[in-house]
Amino acid sequence: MRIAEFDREKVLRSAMTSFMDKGYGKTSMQDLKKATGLHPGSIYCAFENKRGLLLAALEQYRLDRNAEFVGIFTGQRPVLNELKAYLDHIVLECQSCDASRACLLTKALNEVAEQDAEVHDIITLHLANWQVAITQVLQQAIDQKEITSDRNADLRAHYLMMGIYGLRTFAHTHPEGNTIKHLADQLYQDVCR
Amino acid sequence: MRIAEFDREKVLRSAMTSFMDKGYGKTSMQDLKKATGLHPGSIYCAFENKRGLLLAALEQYRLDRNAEFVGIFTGQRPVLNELKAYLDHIVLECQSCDASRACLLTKALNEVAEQDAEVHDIITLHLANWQVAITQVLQQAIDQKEITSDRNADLRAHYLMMGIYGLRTFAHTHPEGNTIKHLADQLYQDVCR
DNA sequence: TTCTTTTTTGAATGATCATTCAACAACTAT
DNA sequence: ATAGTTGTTGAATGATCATTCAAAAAAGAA
Repeated sequence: MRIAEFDREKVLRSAMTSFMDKGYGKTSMQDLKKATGLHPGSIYCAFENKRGLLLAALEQYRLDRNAEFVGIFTGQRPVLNELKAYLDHIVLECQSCDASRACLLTKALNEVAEQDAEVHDIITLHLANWQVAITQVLQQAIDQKEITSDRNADLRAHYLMMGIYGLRTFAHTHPEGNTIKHLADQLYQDVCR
Repeated sequence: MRIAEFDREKVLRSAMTSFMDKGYGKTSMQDLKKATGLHPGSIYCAFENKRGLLLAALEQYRLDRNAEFVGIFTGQRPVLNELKAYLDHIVLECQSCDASRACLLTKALNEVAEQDAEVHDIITLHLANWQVAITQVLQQAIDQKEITSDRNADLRAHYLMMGIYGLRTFAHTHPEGNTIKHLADQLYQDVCR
């Protein structure tokens, strides 16, 4: 027996940012070697494939996003306040200098999911789980009478997700100013109306 | 002298769909040969590069989209009716079997614009022109009192574009049912509110 | 027709890439 | 301590890719 020397999470986060920066296809094994510090053979030993590394990175991304989510929706404040904070957080992310590396899921969904059914299913599942979580948040807001029940939580959740997707794409071409912030505020109002 | 034999528009539209199906990076010259019927040498003679072919395809895409736009916004109906028809058209596009090939601009924006400043500028310019056109449409609606003036045309246009971007991404994971249609209707209401 | 110019053809080129592999090193268990 | 197992190393491999090029073909000009 022998224990692997590298820090799995660090390696996966390095791979994540590489994939987000250059895209999966244009990230070469040499790039990954530089980014992760792992030699090609080690990568193949640990993850079987470049594709295997992508799958592992996607899983790590999911874990990180989940942690972020539960870190914001703690239930210690009115749900709508938390939702607002969540959107503000996304706005900051969009406005950061590396807005392009916004979301590994949508990036991979655009680039590789169409050629790779398994990747497509994995990403779709992640996004579906995200949707369930957001729906629960909105249902909570309805239950606590923070918003009306004349539009159900599912519809609102769909709309919110659509808006967030759109915000990210919009940020690609409008990194400057506070347009993104305005749009997010408007989106918040329309979701909670 | 000698005239080129191929139909430029047909070639560019073939290249367009190839790029949209597989992405720019994964579309090989062999794929392009199959799709366009042009031998590698001819492509290099006519477009200098694979990249040159992409630039030409982007320009053709712009022309086609412009034609589509003026075909819908004819000014012969109330502006809002035309806007509704425009959104319905986008919904159909999202729901078509090849939803993945929704928009060459956003696809290229995700894949190549970050590595290629010129491509980024071209796409940003196209999208900015689209935004101007949509703003004019909404300003017209305001002028004709079809919608109120308490939110200006720019804000509404930004919001509409964000929504359309989001719809397209959303369609990647929810091709089934009429969720897209519902979202588009809601978006229409929120833009025109 | 003949010359000139431009396109077309398709094989050749050189670079890049993911992947493999055999030698080596480190750790566990006995 | 030694055997057995597994991670590490980095060069080698073979495939794929964009690009080039020289020869052939086509079309207009003279």
